[in-house]
Amino acid sequence: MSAKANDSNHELELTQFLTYRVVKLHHALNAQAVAVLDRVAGITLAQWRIIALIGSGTAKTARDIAQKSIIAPAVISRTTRTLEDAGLLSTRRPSSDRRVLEMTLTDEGRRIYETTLPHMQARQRALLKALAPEERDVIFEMFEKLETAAARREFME
Amino acid sequence: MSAKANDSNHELELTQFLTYRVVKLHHALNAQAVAVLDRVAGITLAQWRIIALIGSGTAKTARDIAQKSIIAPAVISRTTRTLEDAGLLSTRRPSSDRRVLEMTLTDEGRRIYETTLPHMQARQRALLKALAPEERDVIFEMFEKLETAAARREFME
DNA sequence: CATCATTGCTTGATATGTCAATTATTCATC
DNA sequence: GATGAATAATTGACATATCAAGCAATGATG
Repeated sequence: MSAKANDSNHELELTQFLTYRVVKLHHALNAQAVAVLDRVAGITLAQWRIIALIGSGTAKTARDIAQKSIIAPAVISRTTRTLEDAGLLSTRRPSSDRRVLEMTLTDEGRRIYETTLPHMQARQRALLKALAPEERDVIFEMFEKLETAAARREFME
Repeated sequence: MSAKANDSNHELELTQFLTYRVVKLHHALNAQAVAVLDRVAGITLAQWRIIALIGSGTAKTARDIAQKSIIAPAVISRTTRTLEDAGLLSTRRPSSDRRVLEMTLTDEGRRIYETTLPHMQARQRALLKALAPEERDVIFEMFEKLETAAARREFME
């Protein structure tokens, strides 16, 4: 009982904890995206993600969105409904497979996509510009490695 | 109207979007931490964060926790109550300033802290080990730069 | 072609996070 | 030492996310 757990304090130094830093970065990036989207288009981040995927042609159906993004099906379903109600998105069930929800942007939806995209791309460039060229070259690779490592569930052998 | 927005498709390639990758990494890290904590201690991530901050001596009060972490005051308040009800944490209002909520781990709380910490430290080491030494050297610096850049709100000049 | 499993999406219940308003206490100033 | 501002924590209302169950349509199997 004499040894205080504080001995391991340096290891617990929060600023050096990977997860903590990622959470903080995620928060900061989120807040930035939310602010930009609210200012330039009056939409939420979840709404933008769907508009961007459909607008760019990256996704055509709810299924595509679920597969190519990390948006949960429930969120897709509800956000899509909101976008439809707001007149930014129109949907249909193709006769080839009537389970599928096919989406296209309305004119208004496309207008929003096209005015918002440059802002979001400029933001992306600004973020990458904050890094040194060598850092830019490796950052996505690092993320990949960390994600793989995060899939492990055992560390004490 | 002839030019499809797909022209900018390569720029929109999701896997190259910083925010998207950070979100995905955050999710993966979260899921890992949740799984480990559930298995070794039966506690949630929010609970662990508070136990760790108090157990390590990094924080002594709710205020400390709010300042040194990114946990919102409301979450601190409610999680603290839960931990108290579970008998892992005890609180008191110091006579020097009776607004402040001072916390200490109970014996049971400390036991959980001490059995959980090695697992979380091993996890942290395993994560860092997934990176090359040069990468480890720069990753926190990169996070710092990106966070600073994420504080900006204007990009189109 | 009947049956069962699978797929795509939706929904309700629950958990979690966020924001604003509120309370109690302390601090600062006159 | 009374008054108003600031601080620490709490609470309720609301938004958002997650999970499991459900439904409808399709596919696969005998």
